[in-house]
Amino acid sequence: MNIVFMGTPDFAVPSLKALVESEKYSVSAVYTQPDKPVGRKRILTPPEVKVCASQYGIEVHQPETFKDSEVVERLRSFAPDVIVVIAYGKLLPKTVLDIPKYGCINIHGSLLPKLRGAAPIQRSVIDGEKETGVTSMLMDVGLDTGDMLVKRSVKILPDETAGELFDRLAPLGAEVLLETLEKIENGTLEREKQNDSLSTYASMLSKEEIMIDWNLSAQNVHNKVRGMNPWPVAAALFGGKKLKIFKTRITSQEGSPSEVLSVSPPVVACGENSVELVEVQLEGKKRMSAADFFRGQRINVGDRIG
RNA sequence: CGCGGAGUGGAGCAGUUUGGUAGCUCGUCGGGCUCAUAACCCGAAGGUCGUAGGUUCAAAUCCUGCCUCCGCAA
Repeated sequence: MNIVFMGTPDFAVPSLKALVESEKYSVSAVYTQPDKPVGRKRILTPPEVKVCASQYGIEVHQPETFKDSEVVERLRSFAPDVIVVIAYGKLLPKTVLDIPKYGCINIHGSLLPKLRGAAPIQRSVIDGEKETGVTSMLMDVGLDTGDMLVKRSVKILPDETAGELFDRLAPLGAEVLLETLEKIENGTLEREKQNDSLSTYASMLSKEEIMIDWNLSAQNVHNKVRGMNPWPVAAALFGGKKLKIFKTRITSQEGSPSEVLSVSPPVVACGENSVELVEVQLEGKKRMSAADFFRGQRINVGDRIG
């Protein structure tokens, strides 16, 4: 089966590898986002998928848009049986969706129709979900609205970060992909329509929502910290500077929200219960254990964070 | 040349403005107290202050170059 692969970040890499290393499929081209300047020095950096594809010697294309007919014609020239799309980062127009014989298959990191959109994995953690998963679907012109094909669920652990969940879902995505393709070949694929009335939307995370509201319950604060790790990282204000909070633990002490209840271990009160700060980083400083941070900053019980 | 912060015993920091004895909270090691302890008391080890030059009687501190780490912005 002739496949064109579209994807961008590391979430898509296990799936690409699975396809390339399988005897049954040939990946004739990989589409990914253009290289982008990253970091303080604005170094032009290729997406993870490009790096992976290059290692396998697969042809890589990085079009800005599919509105250009030349781009579409080149894609058509690969004559794909199926286009596999995983965290590509662009919506595909109908002219593209219609190219492959079996359509475009998308692997999405949630149990659809819940959490459609850009950041399903992070949102599942932030929302405090106990369970999430991976769903494959036959793409249509909407945003993650296509018919569902194969679905696999996993439990979200109480202290798991979005990054850790990513690492578990990425390989699962590869499994779901292979199972979906196999069913296409066998003709045993079943399509299930999404119930739109049950759908929710997982909007992209932004740095504008990283500040912690200590009036929320400790559980909600903890969920936010987990869901925003490793990016963009939840934060609070300390001495006018931003204090990133990477890791917390829920504790049962009570107090006025944002008040420091204990220095060793470092505990901050929330609207309900409190959280122990485990790992933090102040602007311009290194990432360190919260205990070290409290020591160096001479923080005392009764002080306020954020 | 996008903006900014920081490099000081093992960890996190103060000291730099106004050059002149290496400081704080911990950790480590030894001893004590205790039924016991991450608690408490006593004592000790451990630092060429990122690096290379310069100014000076004297530099962690002032000046210059370089290296490294980090926040923002993209």
